[in-house]
Amino acid sequence: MTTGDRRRNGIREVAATAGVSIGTVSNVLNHPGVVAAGTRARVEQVMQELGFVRNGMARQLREGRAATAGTLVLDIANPFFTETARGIEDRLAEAGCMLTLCSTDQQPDREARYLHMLEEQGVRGILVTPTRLDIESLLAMQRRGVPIVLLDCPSPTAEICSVAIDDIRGGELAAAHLIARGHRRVMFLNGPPHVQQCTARSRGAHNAFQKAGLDPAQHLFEVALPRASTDRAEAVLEQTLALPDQPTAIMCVSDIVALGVMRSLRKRGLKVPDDIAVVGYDDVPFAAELATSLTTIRQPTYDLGRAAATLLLTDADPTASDGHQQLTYQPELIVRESA
Amino acid sequence: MTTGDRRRNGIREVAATAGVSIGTVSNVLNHPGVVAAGTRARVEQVMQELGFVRNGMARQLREGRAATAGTLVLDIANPFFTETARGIEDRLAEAGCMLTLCSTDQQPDREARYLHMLEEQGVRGILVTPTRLDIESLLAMQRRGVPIVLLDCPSPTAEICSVAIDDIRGGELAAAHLIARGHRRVMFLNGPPHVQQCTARSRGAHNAFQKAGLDPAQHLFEVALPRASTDRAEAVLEQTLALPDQPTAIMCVSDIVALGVMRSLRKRGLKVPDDIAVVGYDDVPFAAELATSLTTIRQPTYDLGRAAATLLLTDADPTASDGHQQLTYQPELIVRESA
DNA sequence: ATGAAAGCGCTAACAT
DNA sequence: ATGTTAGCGCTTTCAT
Repeated sequence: MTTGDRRRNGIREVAATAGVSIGTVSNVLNHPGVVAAGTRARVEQVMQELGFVRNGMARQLREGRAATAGTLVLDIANPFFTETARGIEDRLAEAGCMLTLCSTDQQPDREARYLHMLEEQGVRGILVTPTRLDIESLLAMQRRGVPIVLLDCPSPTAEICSVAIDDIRGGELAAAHLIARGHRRVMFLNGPPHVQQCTARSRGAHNAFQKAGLDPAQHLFEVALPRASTDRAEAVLEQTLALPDQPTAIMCVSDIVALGVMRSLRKRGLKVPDDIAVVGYDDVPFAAELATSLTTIRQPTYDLGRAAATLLLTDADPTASDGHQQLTYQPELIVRESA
Repeated sequence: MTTGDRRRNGIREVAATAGVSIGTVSNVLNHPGVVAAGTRARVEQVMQELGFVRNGMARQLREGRAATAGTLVLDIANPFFTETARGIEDRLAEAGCMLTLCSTDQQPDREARYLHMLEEQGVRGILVTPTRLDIESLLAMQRRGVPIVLLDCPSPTAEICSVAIDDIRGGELAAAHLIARGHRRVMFLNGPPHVQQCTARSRGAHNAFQKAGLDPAQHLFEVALPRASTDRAEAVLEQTLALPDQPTAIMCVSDIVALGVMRSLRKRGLKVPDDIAVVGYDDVPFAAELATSLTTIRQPTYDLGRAAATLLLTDADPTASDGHQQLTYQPELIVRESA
């Protein structure tokens, strides 16, 4: 056995050793001002000696809520969520809370399971990027007293908070940049249309052409990848480039896709941006590091997380106003070499 | 007010509504076999109707430990830890536990603060990548009943578990590959020597030459970057390549560094791997996606996490043996185009 | 300024 | 098979 005695000492032991009542020990902990200086010193001394550590579970049981907030993301391993998580964590820390992080892997059953576990834990609230937006069960949880904030997902109802990034605007920024550079034949290598972000970005691209007085139908054509991966992008481009009427610029739904595009272009001996311009989306860490650095759309991921946590915290605060805010953040164009 | 009634209903309300005692309700929850089928059905029915959610805090208070494990990493936003965290999370989920994730940012005070908060929460255990290995306070925590597992860090004492990756072997693999390819003048672009991983990898590289019957002093020379970043690597290489006696291969302490190397080589018009071979370390996601895909050393990050969590769980299990295992994982050479 | 006592919601031992 | 009861460790009235 490595550990000596089984049970940790609590305020009871401290009280006994210091020769005071547990109430006084509790006061030293929570209302030090009310305790006589001498007594306080003695009690603190004993706490030291006994290696006293407050039992948070007991405390929170009484308090009615845990010092923890839950976050459900699609996958921790995705850089987008990782930065966001960091923002959440930092904001929570300021409120003395910690972050319980859960990956749903887009599986509704995993999502439901985690949601339930978190509710049982009495978390301060839950930040969730929903897999398939089951707003009813989220609403039910919220009514049971668990504040909910939708993460990277605009809320479909005024009753639930949300933070999101304006994907329409992101698509517009990317397209507008290309238009400004004189491109009149742009290909948008998009992801599957059932993903909300993809359709929004496409809409944005259309808007950009319209605002420039150009007919999208003439100048913009879209190819939807079944899955937004490097390999798929490379393969699809292989075929597309064999056709006549090549685009002068390619707009990609993600940097990962842009990577496949750049590879494919290089194979064909086409130079970026001289022969074909490329714009990515996400500004992942390696975007700036590629042989030809990538022009792309940056999303305020860290701030998204901070804002979400702030919303959660105020929502969880009974003294605060009860409006359910819905925040939208703006993406930003990062111009580098590729376009 | 959005939420209707303040207090969630607990087993008391369920018992009253179902016309049974709270003991029976508890039995339905924890020992369903012992309850008469009819009663059980009725109770479950009532739970449904009342939207009963077990109070985990109360349960765990009684049980003595939370359904959560803590993990302290240097930075969630680092892909290495992100993958590891995923492994931890998945393993914990199998045991019905959740993961509280904390970034220390290498700051000892943040580390200490989180450690303390986690202990208060009564977590099942803590996985920690220490900032400056304060083994004493970790040991003290463990003696107080909180299982500790060192993450990506070999344990200096037999009393504490650890999981780590063999960096000596990693360095050896990289160097041996270059040697096998005929390289006899290898440059090792390393990180700062005060980082344990860097010195270990350097040692490994030396070993490789010795095993090949070659004198490291003759064939291997090392340049230490003050910080292992792309820009630094690029700058340093700029100077180094101006000197005579250029290496035929460059071994890098990380893929990030390798990126800077590749960039610099491209600027000078040198072809990889024909003019100079390059080996990275880490196998970050973009390694395979570069213009010239990167030969590198892969680390079993996900498995590292799983193993660490398993160690924690068995360590936390009072019925298990009390040996403190120290696991070392093996890195793997991934051969691609760059070498 | 300090002490005594109630109870947060649950589980498990014991009684029926 | 079901009910009763004693805590888990803490905070907080309410007395003193």
